[in-house]
Amino acid sequence: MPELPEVETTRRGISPHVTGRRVSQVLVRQPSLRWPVSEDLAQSLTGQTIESVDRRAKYLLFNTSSGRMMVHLGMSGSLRVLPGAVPPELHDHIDIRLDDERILRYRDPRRFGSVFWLPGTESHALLGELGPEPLSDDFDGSYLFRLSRRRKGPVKTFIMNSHVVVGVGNIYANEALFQAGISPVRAAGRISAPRYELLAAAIKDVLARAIEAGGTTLRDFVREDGSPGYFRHDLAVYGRGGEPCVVCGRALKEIRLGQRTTVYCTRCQQ
DNA sequence: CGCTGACCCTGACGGC
DNA sequence: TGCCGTCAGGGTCAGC
Repeated sequence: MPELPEVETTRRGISPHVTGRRVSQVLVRQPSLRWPVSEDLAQSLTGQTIESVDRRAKYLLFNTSSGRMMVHLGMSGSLRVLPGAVPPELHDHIDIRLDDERILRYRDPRRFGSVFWLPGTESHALLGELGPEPLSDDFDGSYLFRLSRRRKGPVKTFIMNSHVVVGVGNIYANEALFQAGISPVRAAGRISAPRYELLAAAIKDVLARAIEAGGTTLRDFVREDGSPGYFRHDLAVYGRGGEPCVVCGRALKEIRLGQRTTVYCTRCQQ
Protein backbone atom coordinates (compact mmCIF):
# COMPACT_ATOMS: atom_id res chain seq x y z
CA MET A 1 0.00 0.00 0.00
CA PRO A 2 2.90 2.38 0.24
CA GLU A 3 2.36 5.33 -2.04
CA LEU A 4 5.10 7.87 -2.48
CA PRO A 5 4.30 9.78 0.73
CA GLU A 6 4.68 6.64 2.78
CA VAL A 7 7.95 5.72 1.08
CA GLU A 8 9.27 9.19 1.81
CA THR A 9 8.03 8.95 5.40
CA THR A 10 9.82 5.61 5.70
CA ARG A 11 13.01 7.17 4.34
CA ARG A 12 12.87 10.02 6.84
CA GLY A 13 12.00 7.65 9.66
CA ILE A 14 14.79 5.12 9.20
CA SER A 15 17.49 7.39 7.78
CA PRO A 16 18.76 8.78 11.13
CA HIS A 17 19.01 5.25 12.52
CA VAL A 18 20.96 3.68 9.68
CA THR A 19 23.11 6.52 8.35
CA GLY A 20 26.73 6.08 9.42
CA ARG A 21 26.10 2.54 10.59
CA ARG A 22 28.13 -0.39 9.35
CA VAL A 23 26.29 -3.51 8.22
CA SER A 24 27.48 -6.47 10.28
CA GLN A 25 25.24 -9.16 8.83
CA VAL A 26 22.60 -9.66 6.15
CA LEU A 27 20.06 -12.46 6.47
CA VAL A 28 17.74 -13.27 3.58
CA ARG A 29 15.04 -15.69 4.72
CA GLN A 30 12.85 -15.40 1.64
CA PRO A 31 14.57 -14.44 -1.63
CA SER A 32 11.43 -14.95 -3.70
CA LEU A 33 10.13 -11.40 -4.09
CA ARG A 34 8.82 -9.64 -7.20
CA TRP A 35 12.27 -10.33 -8.57
CA PRO A 36 14.48 -12.88 -6.82
CA VAL A 37 16.90 -11.37 -4.32
CA SER A 38 20.36 -11.98 -5.71
CA GLU A 39 22.71 -14.12 -3.68
CA ASP A 40 25.40 -11.47 -3.81
CA LEU A 41 23.30 -8.94 -1.86
CA ALA A 42 24.47 -10.32 1.48
CA GLN A 43 28.16 -10.53 0.69
CA SER A 44 28.19 -7.18 -1.10
CA LEU A 45 26.41 -5.27 1.64
CA THR A 46 28.02 -6.90 4.66
CA GLY A 47 30.85 -4.76 6.02
CA GLN A 48 29.70 -1.66 4.16
CA THR A 49 28.78 1.59 5.87
CA ILE A 50 25.48 3.21 4.93
CA GLU A 51 26.37 6.76 4.02
CA SER A 52 22.91 8.06 3.17
CA VAL A 53 19.41 7.01 2.18
CA ASP A 54 17.90 8.51 -0.96
CA ARG A 55 14.59 8.07 -2.69
CA ARG A 56 13.86 7.97 -6.41
CA ALA A 57 10.20 7.41 -7.29
CA LYS A 58 9.14 4.71 -4.82
CA TYR A 59 12.61 3.21 -4.64
CA LEU A 60 14.76 3.65 -1.55
CA LEU A 61 18.50 3.75 -2.19
CA PHE A 62 20.93 2.91 0.59
CA ASN A 63 24.28 4.35 -0.48
CA THR A 64 27.60 2.85 0.46
CA SER A 65 31.08 3.49 -0.90
CA SER A 66 30.97 0.29 -2.97
CA GLY A 67 27.43 0.34 -4.27
CA ARG A 68 23.76 0.79 -3.40
CA MET A 69 20.96 -1.32 -2.07
CA MET A 70 17.73 -0.52 -3.91
CA VAL A 71 14.47 -1.36 -2.14
CA HIS A 72 10.90 -1.20 -3.40
CA LEU A 73 8.13 -1.80 -0.88
CA GLY A 74 5.63 -2.96 -3.48
CA MET A 75 2.10 -3.16 -2.14
CA SER A 76 2.57 -4.40 1.37
CA GLY A 77 6.25 -3.90 2.18
CA SER A 78 7.65 -2.13 5.21
CA LEU A 79 11.04 -1.31 6.67
CA ARG A 80 11.54 -0.90 10.39
CA VAL A 81 14.48 -0.46 12.70
CA LEU A 82 14.31 -2.88 15.60
CA PRO A 83 16.17 -2.34 18.87
CA GLY A 84 17.86 -5.75 18.79
CA ALA A 85 17.27 -9.44 18.26
CA VAL A 86 13.47 -9.42 17.97
CA PRO A 87 12.24 -12.83 16.74
CA PRO A 88 11.09 -12.64 13.13
CA GLU A 89 7.46 -13.10 12.29
CA LEU A 90 5.83 -14.50 9.19
CA HIS A 91 6.77 -12.45 6.09
CA ASP A 92 9.85 -10.89 7.69
CA HIS A 93 12.04 -11.64 4.68
CA ILE A 94 15.28 -9.75 5.19
CA ASP A 95 17.26 -8.65 8.26
CA ILE A 96 20.13 -6.20 7.98
CA ARG A 97 22.02 -6.16 11.26
CA LEU A 98 23.86 -2.96 12.08
CA ASP A 99 26.97 -2.45 14.18
CA ASP A 100 24.90 -1.13 17.10
CA GLU A 101 22.98 -4.43 17.13
CA ARG A 102 19.86 -2.84 15.77
CA ILE A 103 18.18 -4.56 12.86
CA LEU A 104 16.75 -3.00 9.72
CA ARG A 105 13.97 -5.45 8.89
CA TYR A 106 12.14 -5.83 5.59
CA ARG A 107 8.66 -7.32 5.72
CA ASP A 108 6.42 -7.89 2.73
CA PRO A 109 3.44 -10.24 3.02
CA ARG A 110 2.47 -10.08 -0.65
CA ARG A 111 6.02 -10.02 -1.93
CA PHE A 112 5.34 -7.43 -4.62
CA GLY A 113 8.42 -5.58 -3.46
CA SER A 114 12.02 -6.03 -4.51
CA VAL A 115 15.56 -5.64 -3.21
CA PHE A 116 18.57 -5.23 -5.50
CA TRP A 117 22.27 -4.64 -5.03
CA LEU A 118 23.73 -2.14 -7.50
CA PRO A 119 27.52 -2.42 -7.57
CA GLY A 120 29.65 0.70 -7.77
CA THR A 121 27.87 3.54 -9.49
CA GLU A 122 25.76 1.25 -11.66
CA SER A 123 22.15 2.19 -12.19
CA HIS A 124 19.29 -0.17 -12.81
CA ALA A 125 17.04 -0.62 -15.79
CA LEU A 126 14.05 0.04 -13.53
CA LEU A 127 15.44 3.50 -12.74
CA GLY A 128 16.28 4.29 -16.34
CA GLU A 129 12.98 5.31 -17.86
CA LEU A 130 11.33 7.12 -15.00
CA GLY A 131 9.60 10.45 -15.38
CA PRO A 132 10.27 13.44 -13.11
CA GLU A 133 9.58 13.57 -9.40
CA PRO A 134 6.13 15.09 -8.88
CA LEU A 135 7.37 17.48 -6.19
CA SER A 136 10.26 18.76 -8.28
CA ASP A 137 10.30 21.86 -10.49
CA ASP A 138 10.68 19.60 -13.53
CA PHE A 139 7.07 18.62 -13.08
CA ASP A 140 4.41 21.17 -13.88
CA GLY A 141 1.33 21.79 -15.98
CA SER A 142 3.12 22.68 -19.18
CA TYR A 143 5.12 19.44 -18.95
CA LEU A 144 1.92 17.40 -18.63
CA PHE A 145 0.24 19.36 -21.41
CA ARG A 146 3.16 18.87 -23.79
CA LEU A 147 3.46 15.13 -23.11
CA SER A 148 -0.27 14.47 -23.35
CA ARG A 149 -0.88 15.77 -26.88
CA ARG A 150 -2.53 13.19 -29.11
CA ARG A 151 -2.83 10.74 -26.24
CA LYS A 152 -6.19 9.05 -26.36
CA GLY A 153 -6.04 7.11 -23.10
CA PRO A 154 -7.78 8.36 -19.96
CA VAL A 155 -5.99 11.09 -18.01
CA LYS A 156 -5.96 8.98 -14.84
CA THR A 157 -4.00 6.22 -16.56
CA PHE A 158 -1.72 8.92 -18.01
CA ILE A 159 -0.73 10.42 -14.64
CA MET A 160 -0.26 6.96 -13.10
CA ASN A 161 2.26 6.06 -15.81
CA SER A 162 5.73 6.13 -14.24
CA HIS A 163 7.25 7.16 -17.57
CA VAL A 164 5.16 10.33 -17.35
CA VAL A 165 5.58 11.13 -13.66
CA VAL A 166 6.61 8.87 -10.79
CA GLY A 167 4.92 8.17 -7.53
CA VAL A 168 1.29 8.89 -8.37
CA GLY A 169 -0.49 5.78 -7.18
CA ASN A 170 -4.16 4.97 -7.39
CA ILE A 171 -5.25 6.69 -4.19
CA TYR A 172 -3.65 10.04 -4.95
CA ALA A 173 -4.51 9.93 -8.64
CA ASN A 174 -8.18 9.77 -7.64
CA GLU A 175 -7.75 12.53 -5.06
CA ALA A 176 -5.76 14.86 -7.31
CA LEU A 177 -8.25 14.56 -10.17
CA PHE A 178 -11.08 15.38 -7.80
CA GLN A 179 -9.22 18.37 -6.43
CA ALA A 180 -8.50 19.60 -9.97
CA GLY A 181 -12.10 19.05 -11.07
CA ILE A 182 -11.07 16.82 -13.97
CA SER A 183 -12.87 13.62 -14.95
CA PRO A 184 -10.57 10.59 -14.74
CA VAL A 185 -12.03 9.15 -17.94
CA ARG A 186 -11.33 12.21 -20.11
CA ALA A 187 -8.73 11.55 -22.81
CA ALA A 188 -5.35 12.95 -21.74
CA GLY A 189 -4.96 14.69 -25.09
CA ARG A 190 -8.27 16.52 -24.71
CA ILE A 191 -7.39 18.58 -21.66
CA SER A 192 -6.31 22.22 -21.90
CA ALA A 193 -3.06 23.73 -20.68
CA PRO A 194 -4.72 25.72 -17.87
CA ARG A 195 -6.45 22.60 -16.61
CA TYR A 196 -3.14 20.72 -16.58
CA GLU A 197 -1.76 23.54 -14.42
CA LEU A 198 -4.57 22.80 -11.96
CA LEU A 199 -3.85 19.08 -12.12
CA ALA A 200 -0.11 19.41 -11.58
CA ALA A 201 -0.75 21.70 -8.62
CA ALA A 202 -3.28 19.25 -7.19
CA ILE A 203 -0.84 16.34 -7.52
CA LYS A 204 1.84 18.31 -5.70
CA ASP A 205 -0.63 19.38 -3.05
CA VAL A 206 -2.08 15.97 -2.21
CA LEU A 207 1.36 14.37 -2.11
CA ALA A 208 2.95 17.13 -0.04
CA ARG A 209 0.09 17.12 2.44
CA ALA A 210 0.27 13.34 2.79
CA ILE A 211 4.02 13.50 3.44
CA GLU A 212 3.40 16.17 6.04
CA ALA A 213 0.73 14.01 7.65
CA GLY A 214 3.11 11.05 7.64
CA GLY A 215 5.73 13.10 9.41
CA THR A 216 3.36 14.17 12.13
CA THR A 217 1.71 10.83 12.79
CA LEU A 218 2.74 8.48 15.55
CA ARG A 219 5.07 6.56 13.32
CA ASP A 220 8.02 5.19 15.19
CA PHE A 221 10.45 3.29 13.06
CA VAL A 222 12.35 1.98 16.04
CA ARG A 223 9.41 -0.12 17.10
CA GLU A 224 6.78 -2.24 15.50
CA ASP A 225 4.31 -0.08 13.69
CA GLY A 226 2.21 -0.80 10.68
CA SER A 227 0.06 2.29 10.60
CA PRO A 228 -0.68 3.55 7.11
CA GLY A 229 0.68 6.88 5.96
CA TYR A 230 -2.66 8.34 5.07
CA PHE A 231 -6.03 8.57 6.74
CA ARG A 232 -9.32 7.66 5.29
CA HIS A 233 -10.94 10.80 6.63
CA ASP A 234 -8.54 12.88 4.57
CA LEU A 235 -9.68 11.24 1.34
CA ALA A 236 -12.44 12.98 -0.59
CA VAL A 237 -13.20 10.23 -3.11
CA TYR A 238 -11.01 7.14 -2.72
CA GLY A 239 -12.92 4.36 -0.95
CA ARG A 240 -16.11 6.46 -0.99
CA GLY A 241 -17.93 5.12 -4.07
CA GLY A 242 -21.69 5.62 -3.70
CA GLU A 243 -21.24 8.10 -0.86
CA PRO A 244 -22.09 11.79 -1.34
CA CYS A 245 -19.57 14.14 -2.92
CA VAL A 246 -18.11 16.39 -0.22
CA VAL A 247 -18.69 19.41 -2.48
CA CYS A 248 -22.05 18.91 -4.21
CA GLY A 249 -23.60 15.90 -2.48
CA ARG A 250 -24.16 13.79 -5.58
CA ALA A 251 -23.36 10.09 -5.13
CA LEU A 252 -19.77 9.39 -6.19
CA LYS A 253 -19.40 7.10 -9.18
CA GLU A 254 -17.12 4.06 -8.96
CA ILE A 255 -15.73 2.41 -12.07
CA ARG A 256 -12.72 0.34 -13.19
CA LEU A 257 -10.07 2.08 -15.24
CA GLY A 258 -6.97 0.16 -16.29
CA GLN A 259 -7.65 -2.50 -13.66
CA ARG A 260 -7.84 0.11 -10.91
CA THR A 261 -10.76 1.27 -8.83
CA THR A 262 -11.68 4.79 -9.87
CA VAL A 263 -14.01 7.07 -7.93
CA TYR A 264 -15.20 10.47 -9.03
CA CYS A 265 -18.01 12.99 -9.01
CA THR A 266 -19.77 13.25 -12.35
CA ARG A 267 -20.90 16.78 -11.53
CA CYS A 268 -17.71 18.32 -10.10
CA GLN A 269 -15.31 16.52 -12.46
CA GLN A 270 -15.70 17.13 -16.20
C1' DC B 1 4.53 4.18 -30.15
C1' DG B 2 0.36 3.96 -27.37
C1' DC B 3 -2.69 1.37 -25.03
C1' DT B 4 -4.88 -2.78 -22.76
C1' DG B 5 -4.80 -6.60 -20.00
C1' DA B 6 -2.30 -10.37 -17.56
C1' DC B 7 0.39 -11.25 -13.89
C1' DC B 8 3.09 -11.62 -9.42
C1' DC B 9 1.04 -12.70 -4.08
C1' DT B 10 -1.50 -12.97 0.32
C1' DG B 11 -4.89 -11.09 3.49
C1' DA B 12 -9.40 -9.34 4.09
C1' DC B 13 -13.98 -9.81 3.37
C1' DG B 14 -18.58 -11.28 1.77
C1' DG B 15 -21.72 -14.94 0.69
C1' DC B 16 -23.54 -19.24 1.48
C1' DT C 1 -18.64 -21.51 12.10
C1' DG C 2 -16.07 -22.37 8.15
C1' DC C 3 -15.00 -22.66 3.55
C1' DC C 4 -14.32 -20.57 -0.85
C1' DG C 5 -14.36 -17.13 -4.32
C1' DT C 6 -13.27 -12.42 -5.24
C1' DC C 7 -10.86 -8.37 -4.84
C1' DA C 8 -7.12 -5.11 -3.81
C1' DG C 9 -2.83 -3.05 -5.25
C1' DG C 10 2.29 -1.15 -8.02
C1' DG C 11 4.44 -1.70 -11.79
C1' DT C 12 6.38 -4.46 -15.58
C1' DC C 13 5.77 -6.63 -19.76
C1' DA C 14 3.64 -9.15 -23.69
C1' DG C 15 0.83 -8.46 -27.33
C1' DC C 16 -2.22 -6.00 -30.29
